[in-house]
Amino acid sequence: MRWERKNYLSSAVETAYNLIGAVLVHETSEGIIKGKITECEAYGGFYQGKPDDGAHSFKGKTSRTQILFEEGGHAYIYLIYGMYLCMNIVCDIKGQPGGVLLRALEPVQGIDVMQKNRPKARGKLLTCGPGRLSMAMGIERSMYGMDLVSGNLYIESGNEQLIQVESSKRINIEYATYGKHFPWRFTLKGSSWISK
DNA sequence: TTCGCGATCCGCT
DNA sequence: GCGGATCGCGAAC
Repeated sequence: MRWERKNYLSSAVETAYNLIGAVLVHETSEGIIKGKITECEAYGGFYQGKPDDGAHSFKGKTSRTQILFEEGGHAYIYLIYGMYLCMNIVCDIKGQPGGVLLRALEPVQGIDVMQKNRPKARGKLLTCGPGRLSMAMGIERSMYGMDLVSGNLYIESGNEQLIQVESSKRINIEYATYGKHFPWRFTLKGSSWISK
């Protein structure tokens, strides 16, 4: 079942939790690529009264982050370290910025296409890590703002009911005074398809 | 207009 | 384990 708009309108934390075990789908000209989400991180909002100063939306709306302030169910894609793309799911209602960074996937379908997108990568290195999964899934900068409810990139339900989710601190946000302590990284218990 | 740096990855040691 | 690659964003000049 493909996710509808209402599935994306919860808070970033709730949506991130729900995304574990769900499947990211990209229908490309090379074929359909699917990966089960095994690791992601929530950004935006508050935790125990402290604002998330690790979120791109923290300093307000800018040309890059404007999509985070729109209704949930869009793609927030940005360039990191000058050469890699990070794929995020925009969530929450309009005016309430929230995003979920996808950090790792377990390949489900179209592994040959993923392999073609990442010729030198084997095993976990194919899809574990935000930059790696973006490359494997064929994510491009031009897909910024794409509507996941109607486009060829979307989320579909997996076996979320049968799994257990674990939480931990987010990766590489040491600069965030409050945010570095938030337990907003979610992982699929027992999975080996994790970036670290 | 300039400048510092990032929600990273990869190859070499 | 470490450092280089590489460039758009956003704040400051």
